Amino acid sequence: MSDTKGSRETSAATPAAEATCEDLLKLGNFLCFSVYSAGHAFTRAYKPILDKLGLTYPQYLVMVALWEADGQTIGGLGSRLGLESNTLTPLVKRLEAMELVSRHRCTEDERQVRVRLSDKGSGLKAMAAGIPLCLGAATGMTHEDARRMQADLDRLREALETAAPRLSEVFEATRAKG
Amino acid sequence: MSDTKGSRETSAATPAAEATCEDLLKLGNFLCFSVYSAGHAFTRAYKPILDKLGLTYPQYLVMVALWEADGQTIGGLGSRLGLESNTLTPLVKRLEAMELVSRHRCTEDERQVRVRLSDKGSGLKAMAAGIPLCLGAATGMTHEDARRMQADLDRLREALETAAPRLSEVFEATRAKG
DNA sequence: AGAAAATTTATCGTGTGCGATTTAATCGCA
DNA sequence: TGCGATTAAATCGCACACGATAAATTTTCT
Repeated sequence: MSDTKGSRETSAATPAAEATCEDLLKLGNFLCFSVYSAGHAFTRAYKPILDKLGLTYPQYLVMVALWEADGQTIGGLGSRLGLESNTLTPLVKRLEAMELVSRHRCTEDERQVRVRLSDKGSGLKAMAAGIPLCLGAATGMTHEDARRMQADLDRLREALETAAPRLSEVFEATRAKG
Repeated sequence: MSDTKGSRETSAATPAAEATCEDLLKLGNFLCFSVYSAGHAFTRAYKPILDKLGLTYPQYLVMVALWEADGQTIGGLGSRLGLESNTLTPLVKRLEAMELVSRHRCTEDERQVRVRLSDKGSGLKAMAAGIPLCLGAATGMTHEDARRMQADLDRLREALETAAPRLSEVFEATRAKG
């Protein structure tokens, strides 16, 4: 608010479309916050539907992964969902307590645990089949727009995962100059 | 993988661009999962940088909100960040324990608690100033693309928040038909 | 003025997420 | 063969996130 006129005076260095240094620390300009908030909005939108299946949102994602490919290991589910065993182990144990899945040590490699859908777990798929359409309608987006956003988000995730290991040094370098 | 040829046979009813019912329950087609994963990727990318400030990612967002407008109430921060007092109260108490903020009951309305930056908290802003540029570089996106994604995500969040209260009934209706 | 309703924050319990560590099994290599 | 390194789960502790609820204050209504 304070110096919007400044952008005119220094238009050669900072054209109108470019944010000032001050603007960069405004929450409204944070892409990460938009992702963060949209994620919460999804969780909240799913809640009333998933309550009817007795699932939390992460539990639902695990079930979707298993409906797509049954008998995955904890590690396999983890790499598919981007979660570690310290998150998945207790989550899957809760699914087991609900009798939706069973857990077995692999005979070939006893380090691994294979997660299998029970009849009850497989049966839940029919009830869940309508959820994507329901949520799709809720977003009010066309299928094409949704796909475009997905592609954008997946590219973003990929870029972040690639850059993450170096960010600590990049930040130090930025601080040294700034 | 099993029946990609099927889309040709039934092309009149389901053109190539439209997903089959089976495809709808594949994790790769879930916009919510792309948002969920991108959110985790941001948290992980921020981690090494925020460790140097001694902040978690949600704590950082609260600090950003306070740097933008100091002296907000718990409720004000909550509506800005989309969080409830049951999340913010302990989080802000941790910021207080780190001596980054102080908490005071409002004199005008003693129900409210105002959160003020300490000198240490205000000072941290200078160190945090380089983070957006650092993360911006990490995403590998142009400023325009980032803004477009932000607009898309904010529209999505808005649509989900609007639809959420009705989703339970919409789902029932969908199930009755499907 | 005074009781009922509404508002604001705080508290409690459950379920993620993840860093650090542990345990058990497998692999690699001398 | 055997022993150190690696890998897969599990465990533990801490910090969100949120539903349910409680406690204190203010507002509203009569």
